[in-house]
Amino acid sequence: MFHIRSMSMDDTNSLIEQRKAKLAALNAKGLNPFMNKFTTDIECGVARAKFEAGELAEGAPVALAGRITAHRDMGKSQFMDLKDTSGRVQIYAQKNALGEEQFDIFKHLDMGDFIGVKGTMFRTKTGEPSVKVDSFTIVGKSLRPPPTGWHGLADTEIRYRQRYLDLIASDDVKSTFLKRSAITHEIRQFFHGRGYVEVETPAMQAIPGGAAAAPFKTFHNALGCEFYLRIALELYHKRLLVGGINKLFEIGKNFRNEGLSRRHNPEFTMLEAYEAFGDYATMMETVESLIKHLAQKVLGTLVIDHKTPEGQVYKTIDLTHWKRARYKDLVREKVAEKTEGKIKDWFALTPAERRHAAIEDLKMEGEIATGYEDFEVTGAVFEKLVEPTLIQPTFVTHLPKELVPLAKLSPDDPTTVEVFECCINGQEISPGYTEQNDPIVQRATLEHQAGGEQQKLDDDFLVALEHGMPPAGGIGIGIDRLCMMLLGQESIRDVILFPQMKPRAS
RNA sequence: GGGUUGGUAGCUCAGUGGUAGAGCAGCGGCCUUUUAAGCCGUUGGUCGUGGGUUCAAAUCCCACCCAACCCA
Repeated sequence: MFHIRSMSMDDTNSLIEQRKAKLAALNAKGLNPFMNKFTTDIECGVARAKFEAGELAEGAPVALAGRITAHRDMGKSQFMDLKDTSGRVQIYAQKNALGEEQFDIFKHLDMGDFIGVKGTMFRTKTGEPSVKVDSFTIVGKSLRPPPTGWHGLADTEIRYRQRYLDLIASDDVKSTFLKRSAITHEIRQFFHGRGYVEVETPAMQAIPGGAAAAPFKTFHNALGCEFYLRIALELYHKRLLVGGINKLFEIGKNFRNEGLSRRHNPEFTMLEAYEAFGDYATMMETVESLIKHLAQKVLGTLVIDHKTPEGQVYKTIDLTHWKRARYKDLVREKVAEKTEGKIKDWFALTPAERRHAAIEDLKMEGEIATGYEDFEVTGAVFEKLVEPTLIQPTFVTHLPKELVPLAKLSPDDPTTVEVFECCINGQEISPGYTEQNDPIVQRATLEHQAGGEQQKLDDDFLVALEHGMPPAGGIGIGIDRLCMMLLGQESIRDVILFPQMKPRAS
């Protein structure tokens, strides 16, 4: 009944048609290989591990289900690998045990089919923990051939567009995403442990605030007005501080209308956390403790190796030591180094000299837009020359006040703000502030930033501040970049299940 | 936006103007403890898309689509 040879030439030309023919043959036998339910009592990988550990005895009955990922046909005995989230286990079927008809169906199962199996644990003579199949049911037939091969999928486009195939083909990829899930779980554990409340705030906002970035625009039909997808969580969190929720955090998507790159995805996951009566120093401690907690819980170590696919370590990040350095000192040092001592003190130059030096001496013509203000020129130097060198955890402090309109001035240097940028792996992982809670100062700063465009000013937020906001420390952590650092991935696309792609032309 | 590289069988890849290839997968056969099983036989192709050059194009030319990397 399963012989495909008798089919027409057209049909044999397609692996999909072959599988559909098998499906039809099963249907003709009155079998439906798409079940509503199959009750299991153990997972594949767990059954294997427990048998190895002696927690499941020889002959112990099991009911398990999974996807067929390998088939070794020995004639009257058949071996298959069955896989689920927990791992794989070998199953073994004999013609005598199953009977002619069932055995014939078993033998013609396809790679990728989901089956449910009832049987008993045993060890083959090569020592492999296995399940001897007493009975089986096809619970989800696969009509398309799965990707095969032992080095995972090579086609990056298919890997990202059809991530499920990537997950099937590569245990490493699956492991990366399971760890990402563990990371967000542990973030919640960490904050709950410190008495923080998890909140949810609007992703659709009339005025997208809290950061300087181009937003996505959308339209609400019933209200007849435009909304923007949020570019930050901040302004709603501060409203909650006003409302008396003193320790809060949110893990949510932000959307920024910018290009895609190894480090940028237009929608990305942000963690923001605020603690009333704390300041930026409080939050430095929080960031350091959080990231150490994550590394320890998820990776079991504070020393993280980044490896090539061949297993060669090319970068090691040591989370046991956290440096602190002032923004100006880092820039001054790096400029002196790059110009071989020609410019000893970047900040002794005039703004015009700095612009000139950035273009001529630091060869950053492309990065310095003509409209840049002085602090932006220095900012570009920091981003281009300093940030990529900060591989080991570093808190950069005393940022120029112009860079951060939502933070409070440093009492010891009023040209700077009480802000840190935590850089690891050559990227900014987390900024943290002593949050501005003076409504008069905040209104002035935001009005200046809005540049007279009243529609960009979130007056609701300023009214909230006027009701009184406790002093607070706040942080934001880009979860995607954090995952890149912790999981040793150099592309943001390898820590996002479905990275943004241009739609395929049909 | 610019540059580079790539897109050929289900998967991984060869193929630089002259009949479209290999390994694995698939299908058929043998084999009742295999594990990237083995052995024998065998099917399978809009060569990213659309134009052009040529007796002849996967290959040369032009445009476009998609992706990766680098730069902006």
